[in-house]
Amino acid sequence: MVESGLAGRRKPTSADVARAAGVSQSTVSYVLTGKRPISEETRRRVEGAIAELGFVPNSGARTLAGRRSHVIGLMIPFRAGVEISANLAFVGEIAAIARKADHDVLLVTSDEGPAGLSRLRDSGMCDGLILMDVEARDPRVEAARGLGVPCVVIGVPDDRSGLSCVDLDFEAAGGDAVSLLVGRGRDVIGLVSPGPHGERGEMSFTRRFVAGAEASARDRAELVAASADPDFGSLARAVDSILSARPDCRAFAVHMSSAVEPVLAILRARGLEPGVDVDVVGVCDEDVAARNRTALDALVLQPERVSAEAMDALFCQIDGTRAVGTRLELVAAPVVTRGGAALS
Amino acid sequence: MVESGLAGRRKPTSADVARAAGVSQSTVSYVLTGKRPISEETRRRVEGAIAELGFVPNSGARTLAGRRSHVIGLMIPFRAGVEISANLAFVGEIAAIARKADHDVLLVTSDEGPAGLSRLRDSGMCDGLILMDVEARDPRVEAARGLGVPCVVIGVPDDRSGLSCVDLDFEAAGGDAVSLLVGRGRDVIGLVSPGPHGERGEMSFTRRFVAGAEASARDRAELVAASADPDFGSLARAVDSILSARPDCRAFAVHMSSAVEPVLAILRARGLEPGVDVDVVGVCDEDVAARNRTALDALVLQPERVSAEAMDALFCQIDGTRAVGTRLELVAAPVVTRGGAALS
DNA sequence: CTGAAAGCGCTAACAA
DNA sequence: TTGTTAGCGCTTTCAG
Repeated sequence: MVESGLAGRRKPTSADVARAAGVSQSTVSYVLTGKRPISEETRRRVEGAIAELGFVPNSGARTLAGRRSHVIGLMIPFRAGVEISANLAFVGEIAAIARKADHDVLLVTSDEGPAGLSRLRDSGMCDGLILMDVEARDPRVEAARGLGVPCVVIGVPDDRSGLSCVDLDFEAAGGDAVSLLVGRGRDVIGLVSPGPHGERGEMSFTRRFVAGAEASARDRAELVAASADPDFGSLARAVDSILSARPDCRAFAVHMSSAVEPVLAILRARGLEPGVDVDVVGVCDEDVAARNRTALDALVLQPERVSAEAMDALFCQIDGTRAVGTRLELVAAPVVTRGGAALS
Repeated sequence: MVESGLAGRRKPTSADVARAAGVSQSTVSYVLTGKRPISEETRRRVEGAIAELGFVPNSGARTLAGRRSHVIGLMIPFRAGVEISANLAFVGEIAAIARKADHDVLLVTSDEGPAGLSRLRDSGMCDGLILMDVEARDPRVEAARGLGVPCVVIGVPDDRSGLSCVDLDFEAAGGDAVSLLVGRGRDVIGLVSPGPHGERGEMSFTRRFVAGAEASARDRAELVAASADPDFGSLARAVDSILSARPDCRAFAVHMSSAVEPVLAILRARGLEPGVDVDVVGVCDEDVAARNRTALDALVLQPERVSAEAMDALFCQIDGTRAVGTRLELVAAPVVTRGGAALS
């Protein structure tokens, strides 16, 4: 650890470590990788020398010789409209998990498109890829299929064949939201969800949420749906359109973290106190749920769990534990009711 | 480009390209790097072969031999409370700029701390570092100083010595906000800004915004400040505390993109129509400013410009165009008034 | 203007 | 349990 003696010292290499420890250079490598048994005594000496010299293996050399970069490529659409900020939670967790497994994360924007994916593959920069925020019909998905490299997709594209997909289970969430409101005695339910965003096909998660809600509502409740952008004006219009279609609507399911608090405010402004006059269930992250506990039931989104599943699936592919193949993993959103207790 | 013939083909190397083009392997390298003159004829042949074979240089080898990774390390605090989502705009732009300069971006979380910085340096994974979202007193800053590697910080720490810092000019924004409201005939101004977030010292940008506002208000207006978290309840309390301190307050400066629309809604709920009864100036991003043009004056934050400045500074350090040294670059937020015209 | 050849610092056979 | 050695695919002198 100590930066000893002489000035202008170059970075120590594994050869320096070997010399200091009085072993061969390959032994140093084996101590590092653990790919063959090392005597306790030798290991101690090597590890001592490593600490002594502050040795950090050179990543380029490791990659070149080992044909493994220990890097995960993460492709994110920065342009996309709604809920990009929701992506941050995924990203942070992915980075954390990667580090725990001695990997790093390389960031690429979706602007690079399919070509970006091939570039990453061919340059040998990444051992595997995660595509975030994949929509119903996504050009990146075409490229990902048969890219011939470990790859996991976050989101549910229409055609998942040959792909490993992970996402939050919005369909179940839609069902749970309706059940919760029906359970509170409501039979007219307003649905506020993110508007379709054009370019990349309808937002798959909106469609799934609505489908789940509809299936669950059948025979039990009437659904009035409206979609909105996450700004106040758009949300107000959505709420108003629901209330004008069914003025007796006293139950709302709001699908979008950033929309929940505005909708609560909008309802109050219409003279409807959430938790008293109207029942509101938010499909949102923990923070939003927590600070509105008295007004809100919630289906708590846990993006960290999605990240964990995705990384797990990816690592399985990388070290061949599991073959690549069509695969779908959906992470449920636990129900938290106004009392604060989890129901599910 | 075409994946020709034989099955099980390994990735083409520069040697394959050389063979196909009938030149030496070093010539291929020189065509790629442009580090020495190449005859038109030779260049054509080599580039043809590259396209033909779909050759992509192996990044590990390039890094090892060239002692340049062509990767920029980006350290982000994912835990941080407020306005993390604001970071996304910076990140997307950084990634885009990096690509244009044939670089990639490696993501690390601030959880790795100072040790993470040394790791990146010693592993040779990055040619330079950008630390995002740096606060007044930030442990990463200590480590960054004298890391001996090109490094740029986004944010303004208390002690900037030896550091290259870039940020939005919140101090000027505070001043401009006050001037704008004074110009609209107001002399009591409510300031709503992000609350201090404890751990890492007061949020430097809040302090700077308030300082700028105070300097600008001197003799011209009275300031009533309140800080808030970005949720509706906290913002409502902040607005109410201002209104109860000065019930005649009819001017508000709101510093935080995610707070602007809630504050507009809160004011309306208090019977004060923004743009009519009260003047509101938001320090916010373009989207928020645009969709509230009729109710709001705005100081439009341009994180992309900060990213551009930061990358520029970093590349200067990397290729030695500019020495490392204390340096501060502040990016102004242009004024957009209700008419839609930029004043600044 | 171009080629030949020596590494960059590691991993992983192969050999003991 | 350890050492020896041959590369990994580039960049970059040094020669021509």
